[in-house]
Amino acid sequence: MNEEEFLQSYDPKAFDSPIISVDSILFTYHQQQLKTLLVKRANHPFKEAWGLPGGFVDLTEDRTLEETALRKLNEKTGVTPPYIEQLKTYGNADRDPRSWSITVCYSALIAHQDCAPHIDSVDDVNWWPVETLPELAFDHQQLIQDALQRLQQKALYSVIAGYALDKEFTLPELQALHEAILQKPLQKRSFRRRIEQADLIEETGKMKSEGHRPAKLYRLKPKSNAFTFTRNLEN
Amino acid sequence: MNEEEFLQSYDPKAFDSPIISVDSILFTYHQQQLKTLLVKRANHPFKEAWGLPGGFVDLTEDRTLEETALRKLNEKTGVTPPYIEQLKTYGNADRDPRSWSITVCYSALIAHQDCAPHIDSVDDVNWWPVETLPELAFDHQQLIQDALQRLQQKALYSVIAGYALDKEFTLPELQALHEAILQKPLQKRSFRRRIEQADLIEETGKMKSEGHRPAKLYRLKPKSNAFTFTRNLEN
DNA sequence: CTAATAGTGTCTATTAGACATTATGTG
DNA sequence: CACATAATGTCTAATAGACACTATTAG
Repeated sequence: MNEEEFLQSYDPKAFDSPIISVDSILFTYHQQQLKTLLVKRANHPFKEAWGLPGGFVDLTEDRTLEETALRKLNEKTGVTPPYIEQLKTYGNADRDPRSWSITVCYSALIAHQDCAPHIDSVDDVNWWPVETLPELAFDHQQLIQDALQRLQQKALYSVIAGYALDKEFTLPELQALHEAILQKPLQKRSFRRRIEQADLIEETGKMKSEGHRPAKLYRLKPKSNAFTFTRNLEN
Repeated sequence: MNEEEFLQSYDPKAFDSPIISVDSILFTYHQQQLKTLLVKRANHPFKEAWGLPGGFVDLTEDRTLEETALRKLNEKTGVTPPYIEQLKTYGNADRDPRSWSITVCYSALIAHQDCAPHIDSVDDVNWWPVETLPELAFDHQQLIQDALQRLQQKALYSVIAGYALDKEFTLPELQALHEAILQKPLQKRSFRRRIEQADLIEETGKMKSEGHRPAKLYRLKPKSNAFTFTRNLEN
């Protein structure tokens, strides 16, 4: 049998296979809190419980796993997040009552206001502070913890968290977000010095005033999602 | 319908699903070279081509994805590597001629001599220097490049590469391995200072002599695979 | 002795931490 | 003016880079 004949006769359902889904942890920052998007499940298993936005690969619709993740996030928020990265894949015999199950998990960031129109219009999708989550379906509690831990690491050597803010943001806002992620205060001087030296943001020329001295508004430069510092913040 | 009834009636083959496999990049260090394990494919597709060791999840045999990876590595090497971590999951419509395909990819390290008895006895499994790989099946060339890049990053802030050496190794050997991974020389003083300060290795009391001044033999301490420096080596 | 490799001393350069100081807005 | 927040100055501490130097083996 040559390869062509093999492919002709190949039956994808000949062997038992795990069920496979794609889930995302979508983070945002709102009201001084780091929040994550949860969806109330409409179907079994764990019907009516809250869980992560996700679903199955659509073999005709999706060209890649990331497209599956983004399609599902778009269904729930009405928009596509500006930052997404693969987190980890979870697969074992016990995590799903239906069968041996695999979920490819993504972590994403978006500005709260970009989602507001869509999310405010439905009641099965909501932002939850990461510090006070409800009971969750499957092992989703664990996935969120892992995503948070990874985000905490990245907050020590990158500025990707900025994608959870509006396009134009101030440095005090960016620092407050990093502090919310890390759950500890940062040194203002250290935080700003390295961002400035690495040339990761640019001034918009505008200011944001909230009753006291106004702060400069910045935007992320195009490739700042790819930049990493070679030394972590530690305190 | 309640959840119990739902699970009773659930048919895992009702929907079309990607085919799913688990592949591993296994690295070792031998003859001053970083090498990776390749297997000559016995079956279609890409029959007779070299590819990564891997295969399908055995729903009854494997409890987790990592067990699948380790089972396949054991089949090819006769042993279980002391270090394995999940690298990334690759999934898209084009990577496999059979169908939409997903592979969960692991990266592992092992000492060359631990595999020698088994690998020397077969001719469809072999170590290849990462700098001179043959034509590979699927997108395996890409997976190896990604694994190498991750290993290079880790070589800058951890000592996990030590798992690619014999249990007892010298510091010059460990540094030479890091240099082979990074493809550039490192400062001896910087390299040794941080390992010593972080308390990651311990002396065995033995020495290794090769014609000149003998070097102390060390072994990795138990939790040194979990340790990361907060600052990278840069030169 | 020399050659070769292992291991240490020590100075410089860089960058984060700490925290004081100045700047700019509101009422 | 006082007060709050934004932004900067500046000193210290920690650690990597550079490279000279000493130590220990084989001939």
